[in-house]
Amino acid sequence: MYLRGVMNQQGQSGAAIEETLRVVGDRWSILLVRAGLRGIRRFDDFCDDLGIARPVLTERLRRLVKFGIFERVKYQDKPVRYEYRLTEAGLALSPALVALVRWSEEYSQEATSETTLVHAPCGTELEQAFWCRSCQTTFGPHAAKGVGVNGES
Amino acid sequence: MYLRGVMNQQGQSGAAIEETLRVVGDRWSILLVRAGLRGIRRFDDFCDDLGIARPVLTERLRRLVKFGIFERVKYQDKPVRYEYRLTEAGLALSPALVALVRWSEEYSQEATSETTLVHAPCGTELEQAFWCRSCQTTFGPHAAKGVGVNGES
DNA sequence: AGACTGAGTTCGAAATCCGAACTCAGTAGT
DNA sequence: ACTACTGAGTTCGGATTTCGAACTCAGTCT
Repeated sequence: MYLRGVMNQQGQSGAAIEETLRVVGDRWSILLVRAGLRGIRRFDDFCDDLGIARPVLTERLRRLVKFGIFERVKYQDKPVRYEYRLTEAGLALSPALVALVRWSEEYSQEATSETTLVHAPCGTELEQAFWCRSCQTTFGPHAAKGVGVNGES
Repeated sequence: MYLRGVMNQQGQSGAAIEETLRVVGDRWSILLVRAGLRGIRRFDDFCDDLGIARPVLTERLRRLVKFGIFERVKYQDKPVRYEYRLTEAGLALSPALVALVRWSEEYSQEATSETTLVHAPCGTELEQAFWCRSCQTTFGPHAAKGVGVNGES
């Protein structure tokens, strides 16, 4: 398994991820997505939950909406109120989020060694992996180390 | 498949990922890791490759070293020179990086639809997935949507 | 001697971040 | 009809970060 087509900026590839990190690459955005996955939708709830400053929250949500990660939905009329919901694209960030959470739990100082992802039917802790559709094999996460071999965590 | 044990700050869990994002959650750190995976090691090369400002690069590398993601290694003596290499922990960030790259290629405006990860033996583009060791099944990335079912991308 | 290399540092200007207090429309209680 | 409260923001000034451009410093090359 190897990385391909990921070059620097004069090679002009990697533009996509650079743009992405300009949107999502800050202290709060990923945390907002995580909160969204936990079911948080309202301005004040994001605020209380993350301890983010209000003006920053305003700006961040606006940006995430603009990039299609959240959508701003009116949920009541009389006093007009909006809430923020993850879009399809926002949900699709969950693998990245999960990868980060797992990394955090393994390598961060403040790791609490909690299990984060569980396979509902059997209750087993899940591994994150790569999967080759053709070969029907699963690979462990040592992506860039060289070759990945069959079914190793 | 479901998320468990990921709570807010008064619930005092999630501290690990908050710390992690305080280290890695900025516009550059992930890009530095990506550069590291591509084999870049020297200060000036990081600089040219990413177009990052030198003072920021200095500070960022110092922080990443402090958190064990890069290590600063002397590679020559006469004029003493150091380079930066990814540690084990740094390499372990690759799943997160890959998840972000894939997301970028699918959802970012500037997506170039290049293939990024390839299975060396057969040349097939790889999927990112979850894997249950007990059940020996692979899941698609709709982590938070509810239940993941067998072998779906 | 003079130019070059690599890994930084120093500088001042510009953009971001922060908490605390304020706004504004509507609702609920008395 | 007065008061308090709710939810989604905005305004403010001060502190922190970010930036590009230019500089440093040890050693090497020609």
